[in-house]
Amino acid sequence: MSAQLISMRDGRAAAQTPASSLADLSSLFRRQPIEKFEPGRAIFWEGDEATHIFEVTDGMLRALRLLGDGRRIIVGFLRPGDILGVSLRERYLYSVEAVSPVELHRLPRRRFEDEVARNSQLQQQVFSRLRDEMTAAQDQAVLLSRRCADEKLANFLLMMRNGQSYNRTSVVDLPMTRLDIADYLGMTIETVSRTITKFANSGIIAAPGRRSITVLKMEALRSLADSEEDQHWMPSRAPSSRYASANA
Amino acid sequence: MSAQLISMRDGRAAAQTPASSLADLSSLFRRQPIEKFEPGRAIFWEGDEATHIFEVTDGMLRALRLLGDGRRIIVGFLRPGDILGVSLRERYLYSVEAVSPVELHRLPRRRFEDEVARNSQLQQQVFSRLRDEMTAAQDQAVLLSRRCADEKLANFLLMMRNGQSYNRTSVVDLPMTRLDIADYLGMTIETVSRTITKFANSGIIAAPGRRSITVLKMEALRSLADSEEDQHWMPSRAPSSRYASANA
DNA sequence: CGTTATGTTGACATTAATCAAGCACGGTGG
DNA sequence: CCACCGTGCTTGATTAATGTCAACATAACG
Repeated sequence: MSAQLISMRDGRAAAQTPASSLADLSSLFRRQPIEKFEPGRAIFWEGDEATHIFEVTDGMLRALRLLGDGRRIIVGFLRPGDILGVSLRERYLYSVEAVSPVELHRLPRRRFEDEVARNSQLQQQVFSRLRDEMTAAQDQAVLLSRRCADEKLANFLLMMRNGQSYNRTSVVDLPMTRLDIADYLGMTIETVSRTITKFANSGIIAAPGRRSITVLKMEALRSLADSEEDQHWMPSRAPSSRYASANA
Repeated sequence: MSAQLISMRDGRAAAQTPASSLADLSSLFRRQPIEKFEPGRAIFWEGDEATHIFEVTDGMLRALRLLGDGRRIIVGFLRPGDILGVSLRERYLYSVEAVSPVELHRLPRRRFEDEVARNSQLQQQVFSRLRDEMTAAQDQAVLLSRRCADEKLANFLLMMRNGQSYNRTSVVDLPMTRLDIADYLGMTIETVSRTITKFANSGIIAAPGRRSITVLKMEALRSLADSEEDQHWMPSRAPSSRYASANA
């Protein structure tokens, strides 16, 4: 995308150049003090006036919405590097709470918007972030559409592994509770638990502690996850079975 | 949001002013010829290089992704006024097909981006669109998380009604097939059909033809849809039952 | 007016939710 | 250091819901 056409200095180097030529979004947050949140604490609430933007520097958070009858839907997990609130309107449309101990920088929304408005590089980055959020939201929709628990869980594990900082490892940290996972995947804690046990019994994963699992048979996990969805393959122009389409 | 702070002339009036002061996104598309698509025809495919942006002026479309095993997931329906492709990256991340006969304008992506880059009003509007898309994607995730078929369907009907051009009516057009609805809600055509029948039997709706339903008891439908989700109420600071949180 | 696509309905199988114990780890205090 | 909670997690038995398979009805189309 076009952001790549602009040669960008990488962050630190630009630290002492005038504000109008700062190279990346993170530098906007860097001067703000670090705020810490204990597990379970809320950063903001769904419906609150959207006054600030945040950059996560450490820990994991959950974004969630509450339904009328008390049910809870987790719309995403956030990690270091994520920026929180770029997609907001007048009010936050979900609550955000710390899952593990969290550190983040806070920036008044107004100031964020001013800075972005006067720097086109930053604008490109904000666009890019929005697109990322979009993609994530859509991926969750795809995840939730999956029929069986195995598929959902397998995809979830792969997703968590890919986000891991020490990538390529087969060890996956799961700082969130089973309830968090359940509310993210649209199933119950019991089913989450049973499915993990099932995977462990079939030797696909090992679950030493409850907050971490090890992938033993990556290929088996991938095929459970339904092969597709990770890599972008060219669409098959011969849609199978029931989807007869009117394309030449 | 900030776009509203800028006083905007409404479209047509700006037609003959220089390009740099065009007031809204639609005017970018207005000079392009109208293209027509018959039901079932694809506008573009998931994975195709993203070369164009589209504005829908008539008809309904579906945006969909195909999974490895042939399953299909509809990630959204598009109506007149919607712009198609603002959230794209290098490649389209879903296919788009006409549901009913469709008319739209096409604009090369490069040109779209150039125009937007040089006009901050347009930029605001693009941001706004992206946020809308985000919200829609997240709403779908919420919809898919709902447990029972009744809830999903009720919400779907309300959603379709709200998008209707002749709003406030209790007649809801459903130009898409049952299969489309099923793939959007993550259920089977049989369940969709049964649920509609059930609603009709309980007098909540009437279903004269298969492509339109009439809401007879709006309140009943709303309560099936689970009260919440439409209006933005202040979050209850007393989360019910199992979600003990560390806020206080 | 026959043929096909789409939608409805029924019988049945399968899956995950629910209800209910019990286990295990982490923390606290004796 | 160990006994005792409490929370979060696991496991089991049962139920309710939706998916599946199959037949049929209806509308759409030539």
